[in-house]
Amino acid sequence: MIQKPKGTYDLYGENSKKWLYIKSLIKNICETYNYNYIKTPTFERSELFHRGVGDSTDIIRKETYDFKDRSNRDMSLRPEGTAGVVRSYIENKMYNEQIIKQYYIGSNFRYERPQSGRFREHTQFGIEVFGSDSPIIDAEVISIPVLLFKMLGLKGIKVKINTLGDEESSSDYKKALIEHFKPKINELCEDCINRLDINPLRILDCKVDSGNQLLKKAPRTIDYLNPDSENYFKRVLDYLDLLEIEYEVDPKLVRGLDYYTHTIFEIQADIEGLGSQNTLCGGGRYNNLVETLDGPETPGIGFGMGLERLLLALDKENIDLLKNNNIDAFVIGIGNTKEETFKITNMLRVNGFKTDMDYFGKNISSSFKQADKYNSKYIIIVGEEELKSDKVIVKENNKDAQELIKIEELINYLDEKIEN
RNA sequence: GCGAGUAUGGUGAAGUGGUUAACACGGUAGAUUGUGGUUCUAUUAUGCGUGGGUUCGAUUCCCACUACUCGCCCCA
Repeated sequence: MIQKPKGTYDLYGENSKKWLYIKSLIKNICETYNYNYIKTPTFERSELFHRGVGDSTDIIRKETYDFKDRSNRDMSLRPEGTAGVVRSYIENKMYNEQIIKQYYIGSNFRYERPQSGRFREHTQFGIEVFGSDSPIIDAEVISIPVLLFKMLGLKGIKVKINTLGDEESSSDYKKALIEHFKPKINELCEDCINRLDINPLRILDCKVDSGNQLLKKAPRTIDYLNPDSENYFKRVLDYLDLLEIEYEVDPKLVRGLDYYTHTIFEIQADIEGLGSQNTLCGGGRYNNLVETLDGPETPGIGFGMGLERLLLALDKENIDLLKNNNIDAFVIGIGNTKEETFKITNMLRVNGFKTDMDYFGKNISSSFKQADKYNSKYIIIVGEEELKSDKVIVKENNKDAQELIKIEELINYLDEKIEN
């Protein structure tokens, strides 16, 4: 038997209903904020990710799915969403508009060992905004996942925020970090020793050394901000206050992708059972990325959110997304009425009623069971006797009373009933 | 890349070196050939991840492989 590839999953049954529900909620929220849907290819030239995401990141160094196509071009399945959207922004010259606000939902691929809340193919909902360096946009971008989690009823959500400042600030900060760590680098783990040269920021994120005094005494980003960067960060926080979004400034927060500048943030769910996979959403500002990928100087900001992880969190919290999971009508035929049953079912469907029918000619008892399973609001019985006068029996589920309704009046009848 | 654990029907699982592999859920049929969700009855794995070994005999013991799960690293 052929099995699915490691780290992938099949979406079906109840889970696919939850999935579609979340997707439609995301769509509605994004439309409310006036964001436009964008879809970019699932694979791109490998170079895009090397230059965009950064050669020093773990994602690029050891987690991409790389392959050569039949013309021997280097391709990669996308490991994250931002680089492709930026490429599209530049290639389609969207910079002719002053501001572009977009959202996407799509698969990302990373070659990792799977575990709870982590897959080799996972889906991210993300948004990217180009063209504005207003701190209002930072607050708006953060407010979107916060609203989504709130609408889903997710508790224990924590927004963590930090800033890297502009290029000057973060380069000053990196120097300070190297100076701080270099003399005693041997006290740290092997990974951190490597990180010192590749990306010293990531040492702060190390969990092996998190108890080490060297880390606790490490310089803090916010102490190395130049006045402009400091002022910018303050305004972002002010706007978050204005929207009454709770947050926690975490000077040690850093991210695994190289392109970030200024604001970076993570949203974590403090939920038992999520373990270290508790980051539901991460993002930040990337004011140099468009230029890095050969576009005009353009500020940008965005986030990515793992839908599998979100679903897992909702599951752990016992949040039921399927409250309205039912159909309007189930049609049961009795006797030799298969054609009429199918026809009436079709009539209901064409008129917008969620309808199903018994396809097997089972006995009535079984058909009623089936109707219950689908949680049908109404049961329609098509019997030979009633058909003689062009009528069917309509029964509200769970009630004994039933009515004889003319087939031509059936739609109006159900319309009125279901409206109420 | 490193570490630990698990592998028995559609699902959750119990179990044993030796003729019929518990139990529960789900499925199907019937009691009820025109009215249900309760109940009752029957039925539902020639099979215990794959390959090899030990043995008179292996689902059970041993080895390898594979898959899955959970940690670490990293990330969504």
